[in-house]
Amino acid sequence: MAKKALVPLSGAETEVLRLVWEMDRGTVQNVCDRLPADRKITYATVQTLLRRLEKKGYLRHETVGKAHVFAPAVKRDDVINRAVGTFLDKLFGGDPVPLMQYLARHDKITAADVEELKQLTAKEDS
Amino acid sequence: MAKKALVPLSGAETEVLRLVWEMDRGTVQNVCDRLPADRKITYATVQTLLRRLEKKGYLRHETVGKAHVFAPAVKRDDVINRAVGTFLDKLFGGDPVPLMQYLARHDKITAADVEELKQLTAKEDS
DNA sequence: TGACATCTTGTACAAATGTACGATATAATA
DNA sequence: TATTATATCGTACATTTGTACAAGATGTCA
Repeated sequence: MAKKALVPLSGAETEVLRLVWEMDRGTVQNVCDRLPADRKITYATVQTLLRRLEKKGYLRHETVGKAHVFAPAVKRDDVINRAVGTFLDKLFGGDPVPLMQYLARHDKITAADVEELKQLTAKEDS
Repeated sequence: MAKKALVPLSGAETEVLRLVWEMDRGTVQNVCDRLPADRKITYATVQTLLRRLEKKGYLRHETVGKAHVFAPAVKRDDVINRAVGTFLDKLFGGDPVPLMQYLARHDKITAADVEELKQLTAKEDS
């Protein structure tokens, strides 16, 4: 059963999809409410993005009252997989190590974070 | 001197910029030669992308013979900074830790990689 | 039940993106 | 010095993306 190739996500779409994930499900209004304060975008725009996400197959909706409640239609992990993969390819030719190093070098992650990762990788590598 | 806000890079642009970095400098032809075999794109297209990268300020060129030799005009690290930042914002709300965990969990990085990172973060955190 | 608030639907539209052709200029070569 | 191979330049064009308005549908409350 080939996982049906996910159609590409645009930047704005990704933003909105993430907010839906955060809530697990939600209406246009719900998403608007969770937009970062500096993200000036109208209700109508959020709505369009949700519609497009649904058309692209990332979301599905059910109608509750008069509103649409959107929920994920594909596993978040699959989406992230694709997104990270694409990102790594374009910027680092697919090699994740430079990204890690970059994050470390720029204080994006702490020694504590790395310790945690160590546990993870140790488990997986066994 | 405020670092002049880098204009956004598109996906295809990022790809070829990375190839220029790889060679440090190069002509349209050079970039074409380094395209992955499965990346079917014409000389003309690569040329357009290089032109756009120059217009956006990421590259500059000098003419050697009849060809343009393109070279980076901004620090690679700055570009990566912006790119990673944007990526993290859109997909993870700015938090890098989930990305690291993802990479670890999906065998994108090994325990050895993490060990290396440990050195890096240890240095920076002191 | 009627007015009001709130949703969805249909549609729009400029800018960015991906991709590339044709014409012209120029270095190299026979 | 013609011819040829190789570049750039100007331009094009269908899609995708970001952003949003206006009109019509519908739930809610006085």
